[in-house]
Amino acid sequence: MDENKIIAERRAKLATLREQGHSYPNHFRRENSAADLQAQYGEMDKEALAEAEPVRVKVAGRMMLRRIMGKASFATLQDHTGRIQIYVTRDELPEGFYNGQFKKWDLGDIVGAEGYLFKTNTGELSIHVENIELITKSIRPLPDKFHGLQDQEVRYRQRYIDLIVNQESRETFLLRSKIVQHVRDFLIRKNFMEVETPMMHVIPGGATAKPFATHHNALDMPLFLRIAPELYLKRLVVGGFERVFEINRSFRNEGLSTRHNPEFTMVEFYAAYTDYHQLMDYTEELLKELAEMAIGSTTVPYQGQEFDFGKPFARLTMKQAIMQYNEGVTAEQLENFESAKALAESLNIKVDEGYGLGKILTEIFEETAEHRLMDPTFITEYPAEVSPLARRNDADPFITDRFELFIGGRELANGFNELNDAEDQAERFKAQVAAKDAGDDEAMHYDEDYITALEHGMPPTAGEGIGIDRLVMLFTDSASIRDVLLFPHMRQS
RNA sequence: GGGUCGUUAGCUCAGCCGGUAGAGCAGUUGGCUUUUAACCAAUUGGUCGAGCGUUCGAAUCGCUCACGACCCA
Repeated sequence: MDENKIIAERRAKLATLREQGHSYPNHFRRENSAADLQAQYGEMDKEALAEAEPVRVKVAGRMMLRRIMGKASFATLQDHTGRIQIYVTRDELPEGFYNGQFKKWDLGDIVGAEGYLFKTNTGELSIHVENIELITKSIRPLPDKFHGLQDQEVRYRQRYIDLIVNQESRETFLLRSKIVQHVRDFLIRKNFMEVETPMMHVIPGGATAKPFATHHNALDMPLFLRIAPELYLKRLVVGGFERVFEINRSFRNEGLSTRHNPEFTMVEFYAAYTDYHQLMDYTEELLKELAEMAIGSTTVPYQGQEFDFGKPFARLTMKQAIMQYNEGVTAEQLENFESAKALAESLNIKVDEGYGLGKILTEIFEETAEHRLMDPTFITEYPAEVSPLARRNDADPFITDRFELFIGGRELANGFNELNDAEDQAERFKAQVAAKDAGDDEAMHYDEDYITALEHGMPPTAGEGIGIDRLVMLFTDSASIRDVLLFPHMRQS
């Protein structure tokens, strides 16, 4: 990158500072944060503050604004909690410091200041500075102090600049942290135990998706970045950790979009001796808590729409949802292969060679109903054909005891009673391998060790995954997954 | 993968019926001891995303490419 004039000038200032002994010092210990001061003294009126015992404070932060008025100046410092204004006068600093040092500093420099609190004529809480020093010199200029940084590409690629100047961005990631924390607290409150399982798998499993491949040099073997933690978490249930969860990254080798990043965060949790109805109840409870925490309301605004989290979440079977959004379609039509196939084709859905009735129904659902499910809605009775890891329904083996949760037309969670019949699971893996051999590169591998684990006996278990990124998008009203990832994946520039 | 739009000073943006680039902020210099997007005056700063083409002449028109945004599959 070219050294432009602004950077050259700042480098020159830094060189002078070095000659004077500046060495990016680390001795300044702040004692107050901007937000604490605003909270504690922001409401006091000017006179009360002036008459009371002086409140001595010590703050540090990046200088974001400065207004020099001859022999006195105001500047705005920003720390990790917010902003506080400081008031600096020539005559209260050492001889020559105001003109020789302070006035030569730049916006973006990190400054430490000490003094006493007062309120300006316009009522802004400020620090009357008695000591001030430059802690860290910045040699690159900040974006426009008023407009901030608008360029999406730079916001993603140089997130640190975005975070310095765009408060909305800081708030999004602050809320993301709180959401993750709340999910973790919720599960711990429900007596789950947090675990970490491998991210590098010999056999990628637990989802139907293309994996990233890598290689272990010392062992000279291929490895795959995990596409889901599911099979390892269930091995833990076999091992006797009956309630476990993991919040971490999975990786899928697919295209990029406003809803997809190659690495994304899920929470997966598994509980023995429960079923998917219990998980739906947990999920509803958790999401209502999150709405209350994040929005402070049961009405969640998203991209100009509003989703109602206040009422009980709707629960529909997949067939009911199809009928609801396809006028005139009857239950009978959805019960046999030929009529379902005809319906799919009338909807311009491509029906591939290997599709069974279950896959066709799922395609019809995804094409016609999914994107219309605005308020939180659980869809149940997923066909076994599209649910290779889920337990079959006792009354109807065509379907599994499974649900997905949709909000704003998007899938947010997926849960089901786990298949703990090792022989059934082995058969389903074989079907997946057949599909893979037939050209479906997203189909699953046969995981022999997982079958062995199930053969030792896994108690009846229900498990669920919730997409954290999508959850954060929802509660921060973000249009793109990139807005909720600190460092989203970008093409090489 | 397809379509639409965008890429001009460090930042935010004009300029796009072709005639050799402008504003505000930031920077520099001067003024100003309660300002707050401080203000006033002066001033520096650009391979106009990259390449090729059309033209006497291209930021502007055409093509290709890169990157991004949005929509679609």
